[in-house]
Amino acid sequence: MPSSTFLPLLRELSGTYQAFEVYSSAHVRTLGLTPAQFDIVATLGNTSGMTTRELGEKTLITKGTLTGVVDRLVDKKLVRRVAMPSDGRCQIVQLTAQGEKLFARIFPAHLSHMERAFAQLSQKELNGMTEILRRLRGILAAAHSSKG
Amino acid sequence: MPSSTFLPLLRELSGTYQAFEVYSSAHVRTLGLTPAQFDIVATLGNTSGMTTRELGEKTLITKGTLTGVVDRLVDKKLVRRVAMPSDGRCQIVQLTAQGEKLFARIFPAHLSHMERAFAQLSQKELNGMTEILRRLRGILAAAHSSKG
DNA sequence: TGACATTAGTTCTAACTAGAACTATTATTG
DNA sequence: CAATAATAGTTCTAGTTAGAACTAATGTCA
Repeated sequence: MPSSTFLPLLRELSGTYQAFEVYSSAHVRTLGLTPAQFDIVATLGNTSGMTTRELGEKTLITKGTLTGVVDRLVDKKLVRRVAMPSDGRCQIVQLTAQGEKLFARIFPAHLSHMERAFAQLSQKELNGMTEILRRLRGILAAAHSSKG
Repeated sequence: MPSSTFLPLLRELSGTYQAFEVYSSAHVRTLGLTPAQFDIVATLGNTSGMTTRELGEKTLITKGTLTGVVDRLVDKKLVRRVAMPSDGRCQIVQLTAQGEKLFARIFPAHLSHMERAFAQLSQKELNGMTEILRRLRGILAAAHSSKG
């Protein structure tokens, strides 16, 4: 018999993430972007741009996916790719003026949308939850890198 | 200025779920199924089947997606659709004999793979984490249904 | 019973997704 | 310096994803 029952934890993790996605992405779509596109714009906001690799690390989007998402943002003229002189393999992705304008408009709006959900939680509670998740994440990442 | 900073919590929630997905799905793929397909097989295991609607509720897969996932499992002869006499709209999805055999083989294997990650956590800790997530989930679900 | 609403599932579309194979460039090292 | 390895991105493929529009069947209610 199992020494522990972790299935409820996994179910709850999936369910919680799903609830976040549903709440967040429904709003993001009303702003005219897909969740992945919003993620990119939000990550590039208030920066001078970053490589595709960095962008992938921050947004947790894998590079194969990222090419397509950035392509669509380029089509929308929200983002631009700039070659890096010092390293011919890299490209800097950065917001265009239009992208910055969009960021300035929708990022605060989305933040305040999300904030409504957390109104009832104190900063202390938020910090506690964050710590718990960080620990769980560490456990899963360690298990993966140890080649389970 | 914001009354609370919940962004780290959301980042950690995404990161933790992502770490779970990476660890879990890498193993699931070695068993010959996609994560979504495994989810369906695992949910149907040890049951006499259920409607597509129930299956969607349990796996958190929306109905439009579910049609395709079940289609592929039918192609693989792991699952079967049975009409429901009492309600012409419903269909029961259930494992075939081959599906049950697969379930019996891979479900315990995946469970033990996942268990490795949680070896260092006591049941009490697992329960605590589960409770935190349940609370967070409730908050997000409430925010969504109150039409944020 | 007939109009209307609800529900279960499918279909369609646009997009995301991971992973693997590939190209081009840079780093390493014998 | 040349062979080799590593890295950044793209491309390709099969699959998942949500949402909206659709069909068919059931429920509701006047």
